[in-house]
Amino acid sequence: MSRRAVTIAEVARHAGVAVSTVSYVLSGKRTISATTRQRVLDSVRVLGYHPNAGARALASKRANVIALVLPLRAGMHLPVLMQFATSVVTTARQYDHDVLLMTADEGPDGLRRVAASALVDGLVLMDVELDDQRVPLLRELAEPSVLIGFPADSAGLTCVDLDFARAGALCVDHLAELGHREIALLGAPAVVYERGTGFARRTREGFSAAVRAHGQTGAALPCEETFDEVFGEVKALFEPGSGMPGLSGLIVHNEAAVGHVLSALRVLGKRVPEDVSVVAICPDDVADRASPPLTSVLIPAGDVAHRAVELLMAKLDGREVPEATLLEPRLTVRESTAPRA
Amino acid sequence: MSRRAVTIAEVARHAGVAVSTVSYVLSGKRTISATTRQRVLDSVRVLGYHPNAGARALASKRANVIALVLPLRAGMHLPVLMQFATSVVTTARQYDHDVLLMTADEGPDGLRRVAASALVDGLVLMDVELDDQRVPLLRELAEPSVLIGFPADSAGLTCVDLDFARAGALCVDHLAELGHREIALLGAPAVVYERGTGFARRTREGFSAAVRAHGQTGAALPCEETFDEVFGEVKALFEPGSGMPGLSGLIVHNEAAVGHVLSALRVLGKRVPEDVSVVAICPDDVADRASPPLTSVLIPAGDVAHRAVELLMAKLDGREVPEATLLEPRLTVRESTAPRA
DNA sequence: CAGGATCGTCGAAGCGCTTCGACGTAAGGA
DNA sequence: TCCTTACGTCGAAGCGCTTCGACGATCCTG
Repeated sequence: MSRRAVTIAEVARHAGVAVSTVSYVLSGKRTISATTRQRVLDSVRVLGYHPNAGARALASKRANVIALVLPLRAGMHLPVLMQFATSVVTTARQYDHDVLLMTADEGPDGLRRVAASALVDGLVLMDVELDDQRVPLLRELAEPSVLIGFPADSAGLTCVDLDFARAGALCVDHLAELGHREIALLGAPAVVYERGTGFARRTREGFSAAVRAHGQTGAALPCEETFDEVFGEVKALFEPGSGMPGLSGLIVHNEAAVGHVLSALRVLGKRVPEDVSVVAICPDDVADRASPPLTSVLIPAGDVAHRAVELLMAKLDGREVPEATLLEPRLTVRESTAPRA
Repeated sequence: MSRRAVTIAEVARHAGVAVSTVSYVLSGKRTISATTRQRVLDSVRVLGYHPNAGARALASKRANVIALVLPLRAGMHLPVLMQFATSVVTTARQYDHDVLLMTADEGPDGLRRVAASALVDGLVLMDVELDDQRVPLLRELAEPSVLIGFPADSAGLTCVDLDFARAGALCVDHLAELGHREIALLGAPAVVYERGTGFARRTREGFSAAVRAHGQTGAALPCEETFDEVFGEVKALFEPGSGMPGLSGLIVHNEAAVGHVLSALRVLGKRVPEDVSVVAICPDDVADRASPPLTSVLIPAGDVAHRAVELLMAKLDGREVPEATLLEPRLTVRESTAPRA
């Protein structure tokens, strides 16, 4: 229970060298002869030495920890968040950093606290909103940060995200190639648009622009997440008088609703893809698990997270990084889309 | 950008007291006169002082950070994990601690690393498996830990979990009261049982025991997570010759499958709850969102996490804690269950 | 073969905080 | 009134590490 931790002094004594020599072996910041290095390394292993994180942070002014700030409200779907978080941790570990988990409900004060106390060297913030109150703080903070998503004014910040406008357009392009003339986008719940969440709007804009470019007819609608609401909405779309008598393509950008949409179509007797082609913007596993497996544009949570951490590490090293990074979406064709009958 | 951080020495100078006095004001470990205290507190506020975490950890031998270790494979469903993680963070903050996020893929070495380096004071591990390889390490670690879930041998450890056996039994009791005589449990995918994941097995055991106690007929089956597999399985259950000609109650302990099960029943023309009563073991939001809203036993991820952190804090304070904590499940009646026709 | 570079190592000075013992000073007991 | 006790505060000694400057020893270069 109470074994005292091994210190660098004990390693030095065991190896017959100075404390500073051990430090230099471990950090590689000065050249050390191969024989000495080996002796030190052996002592480290034999004694089971682990440098004390606090002492290291104090002396070096680097904690080797980054903060990951989760959104308070789940604008993004929970599983994506999770995938995101694990990817941040994994990537950070590759750079020999650990991850401190924070929730957004501590607000700006929480960020200031961890930054000012030197608990963390930098920050990754997820799911930033358009008029995020933490953004001004980030600008004045000494510690570098990377945002997932784009606030209204992203000048001077480093932001990463999937290119949702392209994602929306990609879906439209795919349906256009298959000959669909009237298509609809079922997006996030209405409240998400009202909140000004960037990704939802950008998808819709990409959708609208592409529809116009192809000369199609298109409607972009919010989409709630209970079966009954989804059913009602889908039913209305196909009703005569909906304004889209020839509707044959559906784009669903709402993970929680995608299952409900398929259920609704089944109940309405619409076959996928014979009667209606469906494209989803969602993680691959959701698309794979659906029936039929959905043609989809992947939300590459892992890649976004990976890139975000890489950018943060670059900033920590004092390197210059681009302000905006948009990840190219990729469309995977599965069994839910087909040429228009 | 490069404002140096305020140190305790500057606060002391500003307030006209010794460094140690500031420290005692902040920690409350010695009595300080009200006037001095106020003067120091004012200086702290004026200067915007935040104690350096590394220095504090080094001097006090307490990092005020706990580790949260996520499972590598998502045995538990992702949204629950997420809910869990946020609850751990929130609770830890109430005790003035932060949370270091780790994934299980670093394995035992990762735990040893953060513990030996004094990065964290204690550990919370999620989704522990029956023969978890990290368990022996935890026993010999100086740092206290709390596990979510039970390994095969939990002696000497502190474990918390929902009482899944009771949860399974509760579902059966409810169906029994409604007069259902033949019922089935659709559980986790087969691979989860093979892996020896505790919660899946314990639910099944609770189910079986209760079925026996009520003199019902019951079948416990694994359940995959794609629509087609679920559909096949549900269809088979209702087929003549399945051995359950009077099947009228279904218990679903699989968040990913619960939507598919309802879809399947719709397609098979089975009405819920008129023809079949369905009880789910899942978070409330999933049950609420289903159509019809599902009678369910809640997985109180937040409560479990909260309790886990409380136990860890108690151990950090040197208090004794019970080895096993089982949280009582709660069944909420919604619209998916009804008396047998 | 002398002079300057270069290499490998050491010693010591912090980093910012907590905590221990000590030292007045004011309050309580005899 | 004198001695004890408690209270409030201070100074200094670390905590374990990194990093700077220094110093022999070895290596070239002319």
